[in-house]
Amino acid sequence: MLADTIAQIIEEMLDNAGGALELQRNEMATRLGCVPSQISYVITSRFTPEKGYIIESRRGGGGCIKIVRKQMQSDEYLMHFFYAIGGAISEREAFAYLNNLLGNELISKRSYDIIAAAVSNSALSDLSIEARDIVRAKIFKHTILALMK
Amino acid sequence: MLADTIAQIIEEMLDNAGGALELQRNEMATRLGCVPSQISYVITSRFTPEKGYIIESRRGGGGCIKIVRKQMQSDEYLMHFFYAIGGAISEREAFAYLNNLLGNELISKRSYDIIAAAVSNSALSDLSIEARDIVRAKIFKHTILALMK
DNA sequence: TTGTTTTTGACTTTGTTTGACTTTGACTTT
DNA sequence: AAAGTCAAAGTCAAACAAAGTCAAAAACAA
Repeated sequence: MLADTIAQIIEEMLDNAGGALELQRNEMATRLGCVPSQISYVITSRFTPEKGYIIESRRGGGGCIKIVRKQMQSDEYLMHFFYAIGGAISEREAFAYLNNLLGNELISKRSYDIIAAAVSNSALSDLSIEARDIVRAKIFKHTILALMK
Repeated sequence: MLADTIAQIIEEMLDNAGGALELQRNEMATRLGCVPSQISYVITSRFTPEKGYIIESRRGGGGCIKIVRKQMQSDEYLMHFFYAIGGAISEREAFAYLNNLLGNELISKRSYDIIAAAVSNSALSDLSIEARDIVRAKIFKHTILALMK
């Protein structure tokens, strides 16, 4: 399957590049003889933050897509939280997790304050209660991945 | 890419000049082998007030462009951002602000990473495009307040 | 079958480069 | 002083170069 092949190629490129690389979508697409959006598809379906990748990109002339692999060996505790969060989380639970992280000295007070602010009900007050917990979970997960950077 | 190269050259010139400099557009353009309006483009796209630069210029014979890197007191600066964010903000704008904060050493790379993760489109992908910018603004503001704690 | 994943391509948005034309200011000439 | 000249910088839009989005169609898995 094309998508898997491309994913594999990107993995190899990441290996050779030591875990971080910049690629040009159009260039790669012509090289592999596929349509450019196929590259986008592979990246959004296989190289997600959930799977430990960080993606950045730039459009326009000289644009590119940057892929960074986060290897998690020393971050198992954080990964544990990451998975524990699930698809939705209440403010109370989130704060409990945060306190745990702080208590175990896995994050600084400053990081704690920032994340607490970002996932607070107050910051998410424009959303309905149910939406809040879902968005909160996603934000929380993303910040935890950022901690592992 | 030309624009990035020129921006980098100007940054270096600013470093060497201690944060403020005057350059001649035409002179610089011929020196770098580009069209003069390219210099204008770089300045208007990269050295914006939002990113912490002040631009002045004089036309006519002996005219020039003056670029100044400005720095403020941290809380004042943070408050400035706080108000500048408004009720909605795009991911691109938010990252521009963050880069400014990082560039001026008002936040650490770690804080940067956390906030960037929290306000990224990726973290807010469950929301509609319009909702995203609104929620992002609120989260961003809350994290900025946390920074001032 | 039915639901999910993959493939494709048309269309959109963002960013860059270039050049023609305009405006402004300093200096020179009348 | 007024007018003219020339050397800047400013403006703007067209052409070009990416990446993003979305939905239809195809392929696949249960």
